[in-house]
Amino acid sequence: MDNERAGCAEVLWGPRPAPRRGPKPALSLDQIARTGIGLADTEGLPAVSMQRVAGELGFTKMSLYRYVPGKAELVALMADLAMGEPPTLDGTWRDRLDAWARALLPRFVQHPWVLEVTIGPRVPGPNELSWMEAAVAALSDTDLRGGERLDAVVVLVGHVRSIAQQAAATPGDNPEQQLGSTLADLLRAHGDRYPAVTTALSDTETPDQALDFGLARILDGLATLITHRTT
Amino acid sequence: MDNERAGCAEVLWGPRPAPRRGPKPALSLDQIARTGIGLADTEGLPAVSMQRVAGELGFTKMSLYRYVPGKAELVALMADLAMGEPPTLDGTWRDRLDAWARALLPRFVQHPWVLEVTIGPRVPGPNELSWMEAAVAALSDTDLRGGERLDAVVVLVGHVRSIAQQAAATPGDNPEQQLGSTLADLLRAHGDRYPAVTTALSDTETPDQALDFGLARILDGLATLITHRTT
DNA sequence: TATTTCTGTGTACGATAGACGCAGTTCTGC
DNA sequence: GCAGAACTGCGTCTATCGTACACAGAAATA
Repeated sequence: MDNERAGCAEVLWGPRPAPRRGPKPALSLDQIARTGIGLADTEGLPAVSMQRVAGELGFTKMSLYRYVPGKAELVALMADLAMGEPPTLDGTWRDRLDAWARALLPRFVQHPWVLEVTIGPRVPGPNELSWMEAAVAALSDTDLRGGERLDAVVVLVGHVRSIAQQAAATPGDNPEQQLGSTLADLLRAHGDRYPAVTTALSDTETPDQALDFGLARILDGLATLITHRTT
Repeated sequence: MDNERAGCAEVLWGPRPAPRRGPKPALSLDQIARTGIGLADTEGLPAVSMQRVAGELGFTKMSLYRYVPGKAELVALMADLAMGEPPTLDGTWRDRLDAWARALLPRFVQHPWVLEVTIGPRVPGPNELSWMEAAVAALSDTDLRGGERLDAVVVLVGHVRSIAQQAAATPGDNPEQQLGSTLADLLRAHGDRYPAVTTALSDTETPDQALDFGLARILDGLATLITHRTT
């Protein structure tokens, strides 16, 4: 049942006592996870199989199970490692949250598979909690209640995820923007049913502009609440 | 390569010409997709296999391939069908977007697997586009540019998705709130590294409150832009 | 009635995650 | 120094997955 949760928690958080007897382990959790990250970055998440990861390292797949209880735990480890540590922030709460969101986006863009993996109930890893901590701490100076601070961070991360997702959908450097043309074809065929979307899509924007727009709106909304409460 | 995209587009949008000869089809796309939806709702997305879906209908798995080119297309069909049609909205742009977001949330909550499926580049279905259309149309009265309207909708849907995800993580009626206790255990053990999160988590909120908070902030932020621009 | 077309099905293949046991290696206690 | 314990990596096996392919039967057309 929740053995997976326990396994994730143990692999992500648990201290791994160095074994006293037996051969020295030829691999390490870090090494395995980074191999999986490289594989997922270059060839996509489906390419990450025990076979491929082990093969990339020059070992058999079963050897990986000496380090990781299962694939789910490996993926969780990969995701937390790929997120890295949050940057140090300073300035007003608004400056800090702005910088936080702008630092978070490239992580998701460079590792798009993290979006697919970090949905649904799961055990957060140390790095994921560090990102959360940094954002919540940015609101320490405000009069927001604890739950409100968490909610504010949820709004921010939701927006960053949306932008990262949309950035992954528009292949940018790919000259034959497939989805764009597919959507364009769709609207050309059924555009009469979606007039507002059709006209709105006429002026295109870059993902950067989309990030800026939502970020400014969210921070504006937070600002109105914060200033109205302190007065 | 993009055969999957073409297959998705055809299944989601294409007109299915009735066959002229041969036996009458015993199944229908709708029937198959609804069976998959029921399976995913009750037993989760991994339970949705060709075998299970076909078995649930009393047929063999290969018979499904007479209706659907592959599993990816079936899942895309399930997702669009599970979203349903958006409600009709009226009132100010703010009323409309508020109602829109509150109508969207239960769809994601009732079908949490839709969140997992609708990430990354994909072909939108008719219902998904209808939801988009309804939200963009709600901003028709404003002076926002087309791209800005789309960006605003992106922020909203991002927030709703976040809340739905967090609602799925807190099993509510499940008395032994697993993730809550797991996170609590984690913070009890490593709370010194995450002081802000620890204190913020002391007062708990319901997902409804979280939705309200973010929604109010986002709409406030939009309001400031809209009113400042019209003046 | 002969032919064409479409249906559902059976078989087969490759790839997946993982359980289990075994041989070899290294440290510990005597 | 040496027996045993502990640990590693590996080979084998199973169950399940998606799906390619060929085939028998049914229905509509010629």
